[in-house]
Amino acid sequence: MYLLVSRTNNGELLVLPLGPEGEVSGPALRLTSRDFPGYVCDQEADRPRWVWEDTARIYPLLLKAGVRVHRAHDLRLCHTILRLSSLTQASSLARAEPSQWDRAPALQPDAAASGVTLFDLFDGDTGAGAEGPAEGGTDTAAGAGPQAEFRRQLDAVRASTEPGRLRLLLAAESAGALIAAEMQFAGLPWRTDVHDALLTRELGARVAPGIRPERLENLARRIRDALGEPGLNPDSQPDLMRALQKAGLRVTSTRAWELKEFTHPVIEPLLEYKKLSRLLSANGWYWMDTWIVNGRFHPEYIPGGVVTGRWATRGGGALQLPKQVRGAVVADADWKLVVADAAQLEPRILAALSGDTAMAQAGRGTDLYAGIVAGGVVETREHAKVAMLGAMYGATSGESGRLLPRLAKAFPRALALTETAARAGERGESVTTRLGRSSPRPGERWLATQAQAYDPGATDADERRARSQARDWGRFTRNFIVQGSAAEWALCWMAEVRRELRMLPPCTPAASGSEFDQAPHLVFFLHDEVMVHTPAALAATVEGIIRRAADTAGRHLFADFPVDFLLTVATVDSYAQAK
DNA sequence: TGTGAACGCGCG
DNA sequence: AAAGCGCGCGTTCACA
Repeated sequence: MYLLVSRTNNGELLVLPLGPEGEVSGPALRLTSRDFPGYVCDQEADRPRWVWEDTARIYPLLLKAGVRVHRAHDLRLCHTILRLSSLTQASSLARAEPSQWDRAPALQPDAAASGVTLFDLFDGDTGAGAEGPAEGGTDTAAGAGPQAEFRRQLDAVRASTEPGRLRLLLAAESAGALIAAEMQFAGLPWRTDVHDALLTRELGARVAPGIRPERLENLARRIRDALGEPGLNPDSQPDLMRALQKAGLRVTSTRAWELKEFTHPVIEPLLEYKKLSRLLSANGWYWMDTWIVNGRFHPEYIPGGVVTGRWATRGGGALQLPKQVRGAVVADADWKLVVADAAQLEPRILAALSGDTAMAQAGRGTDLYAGIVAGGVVETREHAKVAMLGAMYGATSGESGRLLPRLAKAFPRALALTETAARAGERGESVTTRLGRSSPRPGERWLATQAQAYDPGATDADERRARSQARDWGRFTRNFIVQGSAAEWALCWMAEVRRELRMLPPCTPAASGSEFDQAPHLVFFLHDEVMVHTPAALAATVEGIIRRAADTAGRHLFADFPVDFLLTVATVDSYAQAK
């Protein structure tokens, strides 16, 4: 059922079989790291759920040895969810003093550095079959070891008001951790020759670091000429700002969108310069040399890295790959990229969360924004979009603010949900996603500022500051509930895609090479978008899997509520060809 | 010489 | 066209 894995200080691995309630159900096993992958591979026949402290630290070992697992439970990620969830506030896990499980993980998934000890594994356990020290130790009587923690987590879920949702959330979060490790391992196919050609075309020939490529240098000269400032460094914002002012341009910043408002000979070359210098510094040759290894981009994904449950990444800016360079993401010969994105995901999530059947109806089988226009709510798709974003982000002014009342009239339930979430945040309360992830409470400073506004001696400035800060937090909680629930949908979607892909019959009779060189697999994830690298012959099958997975995810979160989750799917050779 | 804030811009 | 959510990262510059 469950196999609990932890590491010893000397790099060995301990495996403890556990039953449905986390109780010990068999003898413990000690394995060298060399024997571990083979053991895991054997056990996979029974589809156990592997329970371990941190997927990012253990799973890469298995992947290197060519072993993948089906199911896992990531204790660290699940602890974070249960600790904050409003659905488990009465549990001992949530009420305990902060422990090692609340500390941030070390930066690197370093194998030897953070092993738990034999003692950690058995500490606090009184179940049959356990051997090892039974008392003493550095932590509380409740037990700090992974088995004790796992039992607390199971207890917290069982006793919660929504155990089904939480179980789904923890499984999806853990599956996400597996996928993150697998995607980092497999890498995104990247053609450095294509990338280099693209850079050369845009910037000029490659030059040594610290020197401007030809096209950039030409633009810098044109900027200096247009401003009459021969010595100007266009990379220095203060200098640029001063020079623009001197030329009579009353700018308040050097942001591109503000510069666009002005008419002056410097504007055109300056905007071009900004675009190209950004390309050079963010995704230029230096980036390419640093991050592309053997034709693959291997960013480190961080599941749960964003408070809302979205993923973050570390290194290489993987979630910010500009459209400019996506042409370098190219499938291998005889392979394809299947790129799918969930169309208008967040509005659809909002419709389902709030049970707003009218809004769900607007998106039935069609672009949701187009559906809103068709329903006569607003005149154009752009208006529909800007109004929806305003509702979910908390816009108060501008075009978005003006359109909001019409949206509220057409979709009262959806808008009421976002308003309720915003009011809760303004009061300093937390809000909770569909599956049970709760927003953090505001910090000490926030509370102090609010308290100050209620002080009899409070000034107008105190009150203004408190009100403004309260609204800020309200916009955060307003968005949290939608963004967080959308992240849950996306995790379920991706987990389902992974599961189905693994059920495909192998295309070659095992043995030679890695699974990732032979079978379709996920290579990229971007909040509401997934990419699968697949042998060309299987591309149509993969498309079907991705589409079915979206429906499955929708049912997992919202059961029978009639909301569509439409996808845009493209089978392409290059990422640039997708949408 | 190292550190961090401010700025700006890429993505959803 | 530029308000309103969540991020990561590169550059410059002030300050320790």
